Formats: sequence, structure tokens, C-alpha cells
Amino acid sequence: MGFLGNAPRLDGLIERLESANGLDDLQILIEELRDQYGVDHIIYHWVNSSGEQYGCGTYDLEWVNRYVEKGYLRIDPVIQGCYQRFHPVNWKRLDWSSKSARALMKDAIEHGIGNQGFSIPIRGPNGQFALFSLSHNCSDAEWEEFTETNRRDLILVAHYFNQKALEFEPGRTPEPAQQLSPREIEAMTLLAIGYSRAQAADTLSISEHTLRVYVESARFKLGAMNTTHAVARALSRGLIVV
Amino acid sequence: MGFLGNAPRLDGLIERLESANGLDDLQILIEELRDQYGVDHIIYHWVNSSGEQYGCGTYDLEWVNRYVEKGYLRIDPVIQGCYQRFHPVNWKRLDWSSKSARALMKDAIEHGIGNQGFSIPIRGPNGQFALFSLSHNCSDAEWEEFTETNRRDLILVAHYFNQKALEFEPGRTPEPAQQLSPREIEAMTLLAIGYSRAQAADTLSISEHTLRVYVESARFKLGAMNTTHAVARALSRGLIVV
DNA sequence: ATTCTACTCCCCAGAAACTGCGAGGCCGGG
DNA sequence: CCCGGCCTCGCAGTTTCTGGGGAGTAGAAT
Repeated sequence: MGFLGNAPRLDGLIERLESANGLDDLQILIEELRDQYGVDHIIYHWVNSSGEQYGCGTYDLEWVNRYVEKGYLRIDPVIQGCYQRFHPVNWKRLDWSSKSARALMKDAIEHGIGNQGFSIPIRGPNGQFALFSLSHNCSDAEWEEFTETNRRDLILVAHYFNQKALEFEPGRTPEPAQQLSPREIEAMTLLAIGYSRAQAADTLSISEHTLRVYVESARFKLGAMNTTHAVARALSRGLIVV
Repeated sequence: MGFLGNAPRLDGLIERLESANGLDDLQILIEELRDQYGVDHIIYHWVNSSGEQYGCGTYDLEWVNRYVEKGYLRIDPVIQGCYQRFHPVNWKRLDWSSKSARALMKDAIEHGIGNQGFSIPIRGPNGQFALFSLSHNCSDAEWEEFTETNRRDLILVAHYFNQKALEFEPGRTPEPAQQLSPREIEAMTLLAIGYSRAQAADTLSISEHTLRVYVESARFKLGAMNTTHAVARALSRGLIVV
């Protein structure tokens, strides 16, 4: 495996990131970045709701396909952990206690991902969630020092990467991010925290019929099939908070 | 009004941010930061839909109270605009066309907020949304140059600010995050993407009754009142990804 | 001035979900 | 070996949700 290189000059890189003109440019930049940092892999991974997710990075296609096919997305502690965190995290600090997680790690190491990793969670509008991760093969101490040294730069790079990816996003939700009205938000929030329609209506001091109108209206705006679906969408788009 | 100062040394500041030990420290740091940058105001503002929101910064209390009382939160183009954006934004670029928005701007200028502003949206887990904003009184050109020059540093500062604010947040869920079984996850996921129980059962090639057992089991594990509640909890805990 | 959006209320019938009961097989850990 | 967790299936009765009507107010936007 390669050596951890010196920290590259960020200014030029970010400028080139800002002037990137398509997903291909991002792929080129990410490879360059990997070489400059001297790590084994860097990946930017858009973890999207609708299944169609975009990613670019230096993993081989084989591993990516394997990852998707095996449904690793659902058990990967990196995903699970970063989803609950704000700050970047060293993979070693995550919870690898479950059997499936350890199987995943073993499989990953066998596919040359490396035994160390560092992931930066990034969140955008409408509940967008992405990860910017570096992986490498080295000792714990080396990795700890590397991530400590480059943490700030990496946060910035991850940020700019996501900004670009958002610009190029293919599936810019055709619906222009329908906003919910205040009452609709209240209604959906109450349902999301477990109230029945009757309870929610009571809490808002309105008739259950009225509450139903809000829920239906929200369901329509969100393009949802039923109440549960609507609450799920409202949550993933960050329209309501539980 | 003051002068736009030179960019401060970030390293020391971020280190002090990282070792901040309470909300008071953040208040001290934000005032210092304002003086170093030579802008009129800097505020960090946690925008929570549930009403209880934390903020620190250099606005006078009078303006903050006025802002809340007048319900400006709901009409402020800064909030609205940043909520839909990922990248920091100059207030001049926002949509001030509505009457209420212009009234807000007029009111703000009269209260000494300044005619220029720059806001960085920040998002955390569970739909957390915060703003880190600077405001000042100067010409468009000056402000444009200032924000261009300091954009990257400010993004980083905003990031670390939010990290600290999250640490100090009172309402951290202590619950040990019950895991769901694979089948339960599948069932909940299907419900979350809008399938009815019958459809979901069909998709998994099991009877509807069986599916129901999974949902009930998941509901129990999550301490949820009903299916909608369970799906909402599973989503916010990152147990399922829609 | 008119249109539009948000908010409020009402009825009804059919579809779907919830509650509570019970049952058997499979697998891994103590 | 037994217990517990997971996966699978069934019935019956009650409650809730859904989707189709209609109708009026107030405030903001054009």
C-alpha cells in the first residue's frame, strides 16, 4: 500500500473544484486528491432516498457492485454511524459489534479497501445525505495522526465536493421542494410522534376533519400514497423534525 | 459602523472552539470573532421547527425578541433561502420581492443589523438546521470582496460552531437504539416508501399476517404507538433509509 | 378588485389497519 | 436440552384511515 503523503495545497484544488464542469471532472479531481494525500481510496458517496444514488471515487467497480448487491448499505456501520453524527469520524470508533458488520469489514479488507477509514457526513437541502470517505491500510497511530492533521482541509473539500455534486445532480427533484403550510407541518409532526388523528386534532384544538384535510393536503404535496408514506417523506426531506 | 478587518488567524480560533466548554464560551468566541473580522454582527442561530431554538451572537436582545414576536422566522428570506440551499449565500442574492420581506429588511436596517449579510446554512442529524450569519453596513462591492475572501474560513468556523452547539444540546436521546431484524427492516422500509401492508407482504412474498407481525414487533422495539410512529422513529434513528 | 392560498367545518361509505387470540418450525447460545 | 429470538401462518372484532362530496372565512398577492 502507498504512503500517506504530505498535505496538498488546498487553494488550487478548491478553485478547480469550484470550476468543475461535470461529474467527470469530479472523478478526475478525486483521483488526484487520493494521489496527493497518498491514501488508498477516496470516495464521495451520495446516500439517496430514492435508490438511485450517485457516487464517485476510487473503489473498483467490483466492490461497488458487491456492496450494492449484498445490501451492505443497510448494515454498514459507517452509514449508520455517520447518519447520527455531525462530525467526521474515524471508522475504528464506530460500532462493529454486530456480526454482519464484522463480516462486511472482513469482506471490505479482502477487497483492498484498507483497514482504516475516515468519513465526513454531509447534509444538504431536502434531507440529502452524503459521505466523503478516505480509506487506507496502515496502523492506528498513523491514521489517527493523518486524520487529525488533515481534518479541517478534508471537511472543506467534502463541502465543496457536495456543493458541486448538488449542482450536477441528475434527479433535481422535479417537484420544486414543495413546502408545507404551518398547520400541515404541525399536523404531520404530531402524527410522526405517535398521535392518532383524533389526538392530533385535539392537540391543535381543531376538528378531526380539519386535521384530515391538512394531512391529505400534505400527502398530495409530497406525492405520498398514504399517511405513513407522507410522514416518511416529510421526515427525509427535513420538512418536519421529530 | 466599523471597518472590515483583516482575516484573523483561524488555527487558534478553531482550537479554542474545539475546547469550548459551554454555551457561554461560544458567546465569548463569537464576539471576539466579530471584532477580528470587523463586521457589525455575527450570529449563530439554531432554527428548530419545534419552537425551542438556541442562538448566540451579537444582535441586541431587543431585535431578537422583536424578530420572534413578529414571527419573522416564517417570512425571513434568509431562512427560506438558506433552507433550500447548500452553499453560503449573500443576502443580496435572495428573493426580497414579497412585501413582508421588504418590511422585514427595512425593520432590520433600522435596528442596526446592517444592509449587507452573508449566511451559511448548516445541517446536522435528525433534520437539525442552523445558520451562521454575518451582517454589516457597507457597499455591495466591499461586501462581495469580503465574503469571497473569507468564505472558506467562515464555512469551517460555522461547521465547528455547530459541532459544539450540538454537543451542548440538552435533548440527546439516551435510548440504546434497539436494532431491528432484517425482515423488520425490510417491512418498515416498504411501508416507509408508501406500500400498503398487502403490497409489502406481496413484495416480500409472505402473508400479510406475517408482515403484520414484523411491523408489530418493530413497533414494540421502537416504543411506537402505531405504524406511522414506528416508521418515523426508524427513519430518524437511521435504522431504515428511504 | 379579484384571485389565490391557508384555515376551518360537515357527512358518508368502503377500505385498511389495529388488537388480541393462537400455532408451528428453525436456529444459536447458555 | 431448553430458552429465546426469528420467521411463518390463521381468525375475528373494533377502530381508524381514506376518498368522494360541499362550504365558508380571512389575509395576502397580483
